[in-house]
Amino acid sequence: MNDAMNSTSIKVACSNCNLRELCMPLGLSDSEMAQIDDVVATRRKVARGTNLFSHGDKFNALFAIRTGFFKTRISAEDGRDQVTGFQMAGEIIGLDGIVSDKHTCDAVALEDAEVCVMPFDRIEELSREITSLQRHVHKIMSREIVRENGVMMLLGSMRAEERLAAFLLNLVQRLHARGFSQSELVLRMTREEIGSYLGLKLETVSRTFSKFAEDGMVEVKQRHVRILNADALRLIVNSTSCQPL
Amino acid sequence: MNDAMNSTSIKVACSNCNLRELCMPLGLSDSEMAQIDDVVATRRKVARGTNLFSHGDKFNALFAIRTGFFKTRISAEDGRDQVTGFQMAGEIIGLDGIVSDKHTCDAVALEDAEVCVMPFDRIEELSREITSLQRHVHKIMSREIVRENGVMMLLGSMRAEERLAAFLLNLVQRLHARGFSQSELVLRMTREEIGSYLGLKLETVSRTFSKFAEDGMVEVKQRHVRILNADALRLIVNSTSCQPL
DNA sequence: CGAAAAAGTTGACCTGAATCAACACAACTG
DNA sequence: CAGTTGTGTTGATTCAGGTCAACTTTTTCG
Repeated sequence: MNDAMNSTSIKVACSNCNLRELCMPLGLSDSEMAQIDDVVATRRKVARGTNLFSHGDKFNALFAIRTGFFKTRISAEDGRDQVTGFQMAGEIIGLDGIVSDKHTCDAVALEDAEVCVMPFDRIEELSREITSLQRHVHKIMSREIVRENGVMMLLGSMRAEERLAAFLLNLVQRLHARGFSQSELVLRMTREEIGSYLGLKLETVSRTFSKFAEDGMVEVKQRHVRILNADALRLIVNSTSCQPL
Repeated sequence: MNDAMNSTSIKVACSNCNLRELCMPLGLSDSEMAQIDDVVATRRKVARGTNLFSHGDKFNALFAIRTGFFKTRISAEDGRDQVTGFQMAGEIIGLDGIVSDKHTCDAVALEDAEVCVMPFDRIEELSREITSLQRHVHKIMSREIVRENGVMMLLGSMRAEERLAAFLLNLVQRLHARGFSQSELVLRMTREEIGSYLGLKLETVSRTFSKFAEDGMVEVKQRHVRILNADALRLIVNSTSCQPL
């Protein structure tokens, strides 16, 4: 058996990929589609626990996640690190590398994964010709900026319960957009990783899960989470505590 | 006298702007430069305390700051808001609007300011022709993503002193790149705005300034700050507390 | 399969920053 | 220029979340 999970390269096409509407612009002509198939030249498998790219690596390509689940993280000199996001099928990672031609974070597979490798100069080349692709690339980057704005809000001005509620709602929402349940999810990350993302300690994450379960809002069995009362979670997120009358 | 500070439009050119190397790519030919002059069609004055754009506004253009100082902030439904950044001359704002064609944050002038208005479809058009401009736009967006990653680290895993030290060092570094002093700066924002950005309350910001002053690292007179020991601040940021031996 | 390691939970206690409150000072304004 | 408002400082107290510790459950791997 072949257990070399890394760097396996397979020639593939976007045109018949069921994630196309997540990665790529809509309404392309056949010839444009063919050109784009050409950009997404290869796929690459990434074994659980290994890095798709690491801090300091030369930036060459963006990656579209086909299957699997990633975290991105940055590390300070003193060893502390911060999870900056969790990414799932159809999402694009690697944008951090463009500015300085080197990646500034690590992308770690939280389960065996497969990504489409999109060499960035090919993307730039093609987006000079296909207007909708150009616009699409800009939107993907802008979306990431807006997402991070939201995380800043979360980290800067929410309390532990609000953070975890927002996190859960965001996860199911994204999973639901991919055809999964609106109310049930399997966490692919540890309590510690959730905590790092949310600016909390793992004990606090665990305790907050327990509190939500006690209050009947969720059912938590290890990494299996069932959301029993999404409205209650939403209420926690955007109207915690005392509003005037 | 004319005190209508908003929407004043003046025809101008990048080609003889002293901030060019901050906003624009280097090494353009004369004809490319002329085309870019054409993109940056107008300038707009923004009076202190007013918004360059607001949450919900239609997105049309990016703005290059010529003079003045801005903050960007997002607001939750319940009124809480979060400062997501402070921007100074040579920096570009408005990137948040690309993804959904509407701005998702407010950009507020903290002092009378002037910006160059760069209609985004003109930018896209021209960056299909001028490769270095295309690359430049991508870098600006990537740089913003990386900056926000840093803020996430700050908010997610640093203590109050580390946050304020990092903030001060970042500010002087950017000011220094613009020809100002390496050690002296005037804060254009209130303690509350600093606190919002750093995920702290204004009292904590004030106390931490006082502590830094007591320790002889800075001299603080209102909004005038003089950095007396930058190394000490750096030490606080990236090796706070106990490292082994 | 069974031992060891990793992940998760829960309790007791502590602490850094928030909160509440009083006051000082600067900057506008009529 | 006196009064008001916005901004900043400092002290006393509280509390959310961190820390430390004990323990359970699950996963990994020889």
